[in-house]
Amino acid sequence: MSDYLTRLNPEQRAAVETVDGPLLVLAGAGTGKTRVLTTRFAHILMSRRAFPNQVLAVTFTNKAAKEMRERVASILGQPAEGLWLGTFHALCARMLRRHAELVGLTSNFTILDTDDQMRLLKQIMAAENIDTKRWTPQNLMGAIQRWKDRGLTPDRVTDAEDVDFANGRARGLYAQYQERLKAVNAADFGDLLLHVTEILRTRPDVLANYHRMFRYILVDEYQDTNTVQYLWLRLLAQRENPAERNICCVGDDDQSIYSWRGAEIENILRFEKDFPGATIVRLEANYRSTRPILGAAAGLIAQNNGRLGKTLRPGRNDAEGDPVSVISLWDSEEEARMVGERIEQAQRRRHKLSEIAILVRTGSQTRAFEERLITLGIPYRVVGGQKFYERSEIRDAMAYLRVVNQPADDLAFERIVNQPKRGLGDTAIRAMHELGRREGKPLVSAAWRMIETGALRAKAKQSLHELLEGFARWRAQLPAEGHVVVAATMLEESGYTDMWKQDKSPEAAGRLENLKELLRALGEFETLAGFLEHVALVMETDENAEADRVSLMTLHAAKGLEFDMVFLPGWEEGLFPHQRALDESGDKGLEEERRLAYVGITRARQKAIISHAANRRIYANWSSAVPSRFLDELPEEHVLREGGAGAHRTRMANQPSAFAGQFPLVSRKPRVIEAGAWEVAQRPARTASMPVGQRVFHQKFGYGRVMAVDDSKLDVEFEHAGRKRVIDTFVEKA
DNA sequence: GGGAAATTTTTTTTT
DNA sequence: AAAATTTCCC
Repeated sequence: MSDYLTRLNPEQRAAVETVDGPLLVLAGAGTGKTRVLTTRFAHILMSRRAFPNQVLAVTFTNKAAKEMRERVASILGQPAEGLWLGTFHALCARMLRRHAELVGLTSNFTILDTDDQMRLLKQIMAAENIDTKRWTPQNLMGAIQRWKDRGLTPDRVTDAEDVDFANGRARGLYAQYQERLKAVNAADFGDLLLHVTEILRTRPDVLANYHRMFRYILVDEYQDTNTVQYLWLRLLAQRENPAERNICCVGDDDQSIYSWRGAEIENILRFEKDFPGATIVRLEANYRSTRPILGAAAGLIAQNNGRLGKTLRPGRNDAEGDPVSVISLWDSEEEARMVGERIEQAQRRRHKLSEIAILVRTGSQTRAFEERLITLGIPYRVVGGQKFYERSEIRDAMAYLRVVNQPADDLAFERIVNQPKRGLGDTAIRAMHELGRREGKPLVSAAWRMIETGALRAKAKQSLHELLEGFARWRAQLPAEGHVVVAATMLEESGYTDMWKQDKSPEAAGRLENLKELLRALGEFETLAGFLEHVALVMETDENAEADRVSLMTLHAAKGLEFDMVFLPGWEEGLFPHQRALDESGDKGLEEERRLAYVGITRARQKAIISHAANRRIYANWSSAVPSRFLDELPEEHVLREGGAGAHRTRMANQPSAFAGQFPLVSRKPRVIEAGAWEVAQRPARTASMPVGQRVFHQKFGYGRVMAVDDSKLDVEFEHAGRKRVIDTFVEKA
């Protein structure tokens, strides 16, 4: 028997060996989901059921795609090339380049970044005289994205799916936006899927081609598919002969955390209806975490309704371990200190930093931990965050490259035409647009014409002329010099690097470094077009992943990863579960937040440390924070509640010490933050609103007077701490 | 048109 | 508190 099969448990083997017919694998966290997918992929190839290019394998993230590629290669013992393996978007981009003309594009179409999209929408809205104070471009962008997520081209948006925007004009604006995209030969992210799905459903010949080609389909993280992705998959999988519907979807309804991006948990729940006779395999043996971690996670997720129902059981018999720690702290700074100390402790015990992660709910939380880790000299890496290719200097440089690659890329040209300053402001650019539209030519042509017509001031005219000649020259140099040399020359000659060299701001040096890094990255690609495609779809650089560093990232970014020791800070009402999730999606939102908590806990192999702070700084002000309801939902037998430094802080509260000078701590009713405190702490019961003018007392700020009331939030002028915004349930009448 | 100054917003999660 | 955006003035 093949060696790679013997390393699987019976459930996993069933999932790998059931190659024919539809298969749904419900794989709990840490049950070897990736191993099953990759082994299955390899098994299909090794058993000669299909050639490598006859298997379609879809993932959600580039990280997952990369990992799958590597693991398949390692089982096969050779590089896995020519595979249709990638994210939905990457695969669709590849397909769309083959059939671009069917939706009115050419195969070298540009993939827009979000800046470009916004700029385009703003232009359209301005032309339509829409009040952008009341109806923001962001709102419209969101609506368009949601439509695209559901596979709705403008003509398919029905009244029922319309949104309240600018007196019902959203659909029309959407149609215009799509027209403009076509005119500049561009597709946004959503279009990649939307266009391909549209092609597949209107062109049976094209679809039949793909049916012939893809004999096996593998889908990772199926619970996160949105409607258009679902339609795309269904079109490709629903072959005429039901016996040939070889689609295998792997997912976990308990880890569905992307509904805000249009993911429909329904997709996984109705798999059996879409594919009658589907086999369902459950993977429930967890090989990752200790018994208390699994117990805590299970207790939490059990609070959700409408689950497909899986029970994780420890797959290892040595899975005993420490209980999950729940630590209560005074404020977010103390929380960061606690995490830092524990990491130092672990470091002293020779734990690898790369096996430690801090997982936060929102990106903004990373900062406090970064500062602490820097102070302590602990190396760390922030995963995700502000991405390299989203930095403005990188996007500018990319825009230069895009114009070289495709002169008709209006959006790129517009971005850099006055960057560095060339004396071309709003008026000039608007005139350029006007001219271009009238003649049906790209902006670059319009710019040439404007130089001839003399509609510009001398200075602007000259510098624009230089830029245009520059582009012609750089483009001509491309074949002989290569894209790296041309890119470097271009950034020099256009004055772009000079602009940053002369910039006195502290970030300027870093930006110049980033530009060098960009040139280095560019060198790793054979062609300029290849590089641009990569950046548009991958958006990240994979640098020094091997170094021994603590990982710092959002819970979303952590999905699919695992660490020995995981910190889960900020478990407070409003932050986690996040207020916006509750406000916008109610119970559904709460359940998704709970799944996110479940994802967080199950990332840990050995030790999970959950914490919450009683006070947290929001924007510039301190606010009180109630412990998250999720803390109550953790089963007591798997949890150790610790007071953290709260106890010692309380003892000092009688003497003005820790916060002396900042906030004189008036200890009228010292609140002990320690084990058990969350049981006493009230939820924000809707009773407390205070009248304006009421004198109040607050634990952290002392005495003050209510100046304004906004629902549950009060603006209070404190006697010592100044004006703060606090939640009404955290002050009492004085 | 460009820069400085004043004002407003920011913090949900991402391919 | 910092960043982004708008307004103001030359």
